[in-house]
Amino acid sequence: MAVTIKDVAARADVSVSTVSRAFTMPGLVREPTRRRVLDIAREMGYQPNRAARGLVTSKTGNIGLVVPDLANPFFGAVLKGAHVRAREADYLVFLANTEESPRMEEELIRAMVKQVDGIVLASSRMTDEQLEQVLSGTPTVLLNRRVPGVPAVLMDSADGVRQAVEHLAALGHRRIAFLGGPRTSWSNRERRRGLRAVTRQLGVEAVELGPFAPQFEAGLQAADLSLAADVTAVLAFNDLMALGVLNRLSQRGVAVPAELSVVGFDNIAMSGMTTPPLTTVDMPMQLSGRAGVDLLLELLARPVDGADPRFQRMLGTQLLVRSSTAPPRPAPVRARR
Amino acid sequence: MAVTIKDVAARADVSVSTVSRAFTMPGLVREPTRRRVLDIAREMGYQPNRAARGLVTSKTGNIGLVVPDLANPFFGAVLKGAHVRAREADYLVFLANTEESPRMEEELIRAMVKQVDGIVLASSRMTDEQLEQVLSGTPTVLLNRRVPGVPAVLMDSADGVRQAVEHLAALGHRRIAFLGGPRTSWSNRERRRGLRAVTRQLGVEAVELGPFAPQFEAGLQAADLSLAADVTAVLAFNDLMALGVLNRLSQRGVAVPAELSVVGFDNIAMSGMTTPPLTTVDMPMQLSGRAGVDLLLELLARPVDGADPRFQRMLGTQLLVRSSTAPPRPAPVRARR
DNA sequence: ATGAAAGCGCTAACAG
DNA sequence: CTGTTAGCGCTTTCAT
Repeated sequence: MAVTIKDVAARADVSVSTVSRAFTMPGLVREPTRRRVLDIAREMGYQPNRAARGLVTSKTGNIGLVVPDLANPFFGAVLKGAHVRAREADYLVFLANTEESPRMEEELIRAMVKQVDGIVLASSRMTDEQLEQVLSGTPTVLLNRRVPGVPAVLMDSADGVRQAVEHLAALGHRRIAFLGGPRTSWSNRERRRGLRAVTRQLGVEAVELGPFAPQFEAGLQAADLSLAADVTAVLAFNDLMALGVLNRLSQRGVAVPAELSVVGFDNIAMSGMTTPPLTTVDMPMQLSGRAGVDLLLELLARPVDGADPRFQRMLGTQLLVRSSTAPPRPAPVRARR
Repeated sequence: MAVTIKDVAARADVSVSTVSRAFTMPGLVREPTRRRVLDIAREMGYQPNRAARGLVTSKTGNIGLVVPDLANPFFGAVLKGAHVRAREADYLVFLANTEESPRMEEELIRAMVKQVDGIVLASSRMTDEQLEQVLSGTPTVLLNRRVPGVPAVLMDSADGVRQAVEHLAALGHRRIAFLGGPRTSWSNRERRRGLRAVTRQLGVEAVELGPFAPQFEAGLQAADLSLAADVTAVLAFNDLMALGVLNRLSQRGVAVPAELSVVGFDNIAMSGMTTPPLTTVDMPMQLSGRAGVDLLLELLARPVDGADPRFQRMLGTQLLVRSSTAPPRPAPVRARR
């Protein structure tokens, strides 16, 4: 048995309430008493039992983090950002991996809801209705998912697509393939929305392929489809797919970027980690995790008003140009002076 | 306030103990009563409060998972394996990211020790003494770290090195560079041990470079050192470094594997994800997470005997040969018939 | 400023 | 088989 508040009280010759107050309401305890209690507590290695405290305060000091797939480096980064922010506020975090399954998701949320003050839910696979039901009563922040009235942190995928397409158009590309991700993904819908807007505006032709699983293997398949589609550039749903495309193209002896330019999404394949380096839309993954927890903490502190627009945060994305993109062949010869 | 055991008891017109028993000791409740209670409980959406339960049973139903860096995909995989196993036993998991800092590590462990039944600690950066002190009294399983008397799941790095070197030797390589990882890393010590044994046995010459940070950037630097060291093959501490090496070599126009063969470690750069594909020692990361939790659960179930050799588990590793290795140039011309 | 007492939700003897 | 009681470690009235 560890050392309890009772032990400290006995040793300091005060009541348990005084010890409790010394920790949680220092103002209510006379200076010398407080010092003595705190000293003794430290000396004895006393750590308040948060579970017991939670029982009476109904604040656990924990938050829950739910992600679809821990093996995906994207979510590792999100977790990292979230955890750092949680620690800053002295929160501990519960982790839940749903294996992309809505049922798991629901089960896990139910299991941990009693032990957390709030939940950050990344890329949920549940329907809006399921979500609202499971989460009713628990402060929640959604990551990359928009549900009316639910606080969320979103990444501006549509703008990322705009940047990528503008880049390609500036290079002279006029026909671009888009390799779509899962149909249920909010991000994917956003990207397609952005794609349609920008291609219309720039007079560029977009060929929408897919949907594909957002994985390396799907990229292999998508590469062949892209070649057959007679485009000069490919914009993939994420880096994993883009890597697959690159791999398949090199297999088929197609030169990148001379014969086909490739753009990824999310910057998982960080600078230089691939050969050749991949032009990609950088998603602020770590930041999104941090922002999610940040928002949740605000929610926990203030009276909740889910409809308040301040509770919908949009994070910017940024195109990182590397050597996997270039003007299409034949290069547009444009005298410079 | 959520629905409590009291509410269920009232609604079912039984005492709270009966409700409690219906859940935890079904044998002690008469069949019809039990059914009625359970039905009503489900109907009311009752979920036992684990924290309250833990207060009296001193079993929380939670385990803690501590890793040095969530952004490293290696640990993502470990987490995944661990979480899956934990869920099978109906445990919830607390997550701690230590940012490679021993101080953080200690602080986090202290913070969550009261809310968990045991801890799985991956690649700890603490000293043996710190570890023993912080963890005394808490069932713990170490991952990739050996401390006398503490249960652990280890990966057979030494054997991985053996396989890699035998592979290279069979191809005809006689002088191989080893790019070392952090000096404090148990894995690194194991690899060097394996290296020395196998090179002596095979009459191969090993050039030990480093220590390096286990990152992509260090690989860039290590590539130059390797070229200067006049070796025909390089064995890197991990895939991240190996990727850096590949990148730098291509920058300097050195052909892989014709002029230099490269072998990674840990299979983070999964099949085909790099160009060219990387020969690597596959570490069972996901499995190690699962095995860690598995061992911990055993510890929680039985009387603890840390010295028992059954509580030290070694997982095998396996060399995956891909096109980044080949015979050194000039190729050993060996008439085949 | 401090102590005594009640109670958070639950389980575990102890009676019946 | 079921109900009553005590108490896990802590905070929070309510007194003093």
